[in-house]
Amino acid sequence: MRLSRYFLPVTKETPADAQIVSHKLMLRAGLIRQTAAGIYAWLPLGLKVLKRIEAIVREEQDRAGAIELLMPTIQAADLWRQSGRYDAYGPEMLRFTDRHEREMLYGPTNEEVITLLFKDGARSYRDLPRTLYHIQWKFRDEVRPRFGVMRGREFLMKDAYSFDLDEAGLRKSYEAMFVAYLRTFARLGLQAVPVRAPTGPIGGDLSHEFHILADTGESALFYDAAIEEVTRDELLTADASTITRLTDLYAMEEEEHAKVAECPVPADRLRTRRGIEVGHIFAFGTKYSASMGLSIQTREGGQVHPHMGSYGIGVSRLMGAIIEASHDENGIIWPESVAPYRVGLINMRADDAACTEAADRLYGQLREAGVETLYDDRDERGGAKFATMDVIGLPGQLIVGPKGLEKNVVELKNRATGEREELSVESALARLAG
RNA sequence: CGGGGAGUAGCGCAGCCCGGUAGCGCGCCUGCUUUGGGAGCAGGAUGUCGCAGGUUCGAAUCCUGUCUCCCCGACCA
Repeated sequence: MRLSRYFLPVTKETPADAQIVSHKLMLRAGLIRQTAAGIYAWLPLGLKVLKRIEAIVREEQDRAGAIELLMPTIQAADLWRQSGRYDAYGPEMLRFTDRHEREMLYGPTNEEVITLLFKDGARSYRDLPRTLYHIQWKFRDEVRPRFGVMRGREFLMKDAYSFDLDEAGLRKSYEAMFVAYLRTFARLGLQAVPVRAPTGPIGGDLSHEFHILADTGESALFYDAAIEEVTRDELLTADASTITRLTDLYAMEEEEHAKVAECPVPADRLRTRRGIEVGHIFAFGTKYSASMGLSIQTREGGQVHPHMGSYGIGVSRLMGAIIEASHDENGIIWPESVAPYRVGLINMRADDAACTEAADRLYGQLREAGVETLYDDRDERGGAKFATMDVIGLPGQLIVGPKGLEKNVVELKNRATGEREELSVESALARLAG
């Protein structure tokens, strides 16, 4: 993409409304714009990152055997009356009526809809176990939206729902999602801490939250330092034993920690940090299958209410969490897995015919090699271009200028480390394409 | 929902107390000079002062109402 033809409103100054670094940088880097309290438009560069995060979440869900579908954002109030949650949910649910005075709502979650769909589509024990998921916009009318996309009212969420014949099956489905979550966060370049959670309004008995460590997190965590020692490779190859190991390690939110009579972690190993909740999984049993009248015929000919679980990941919130975890004073530092472009190509002298010809040619070669490139072909000063590239945080910056061309080299800068090296065009291409 | 604050150019803000020609910085446009880390000079464009009503010869400024946004607390991916 040529920057001269893109839509990327990067700013030097920070809008006054933004408080935390990820919100400031998302605005400065031209990723999002606010349109109402807690509601954001995703600008082209931000949308690109959102889709890359979404893709990783999707790949890991698919890998775990979950099946993707798409449920609507608008739901009928009657459906929620069946589960008994219409009155229970409270003002966080956005309710309205259509032209026929039918009561509707903008879905804050999808247990009711998925249960109904499953009831319609599954009859026998042969149809189980199944885990279904979708990635869809949700609306929760938060009392106080804040921190940009971290606590928006409208947000993109992956929610999965598992259906099993019995408790033991549910445990297996829960574990499969647990593994998927560990892999997902590791691939996003994040260190996630699984925390045993109280179950809250969704109900049920077994539940874990996944928190990204960051000073601006909304939850205070207490946990065993050994959790931080689990390596990325271990997480990427996680299995049931990894889960056992992790969940045996102490980790609690402050509120729960305060209730613990005696902390099992020795003081020198107890860490306290703040965390951003990016995922939450629940095993809640037959709550919805019973209230919504979902039953399945068993092998023996009887009927059972499937044991269900639900599994959420805040996809849009993850973008904020990644930035909180990965930035410096100059801007965002995207992990390669979610960077909107692999490299920013800088033409140092757009007014210089030879330099522009060299940069244009390199841009064509990068595209041919399949390297996603944002090409700053504008006639601006070098400093402005570097500043733009730094704030938007592309992993690599490829610099083409008269100085290098004299020596027949281009310069490749690593955004994360700041290291710069001179390379021939061929080796730069090989490096980036590899 | 309780407590606090703010709406003036695209962004950041001053002006309001004490009514009288709407300003500054950044950004934007034009020209020239520049060009390896957010350039310099010269010129230029941009506002229903959140909205409605009132007071007044005259309202960004005073009064009333209203909408919106932000911050602090209780809730959540």
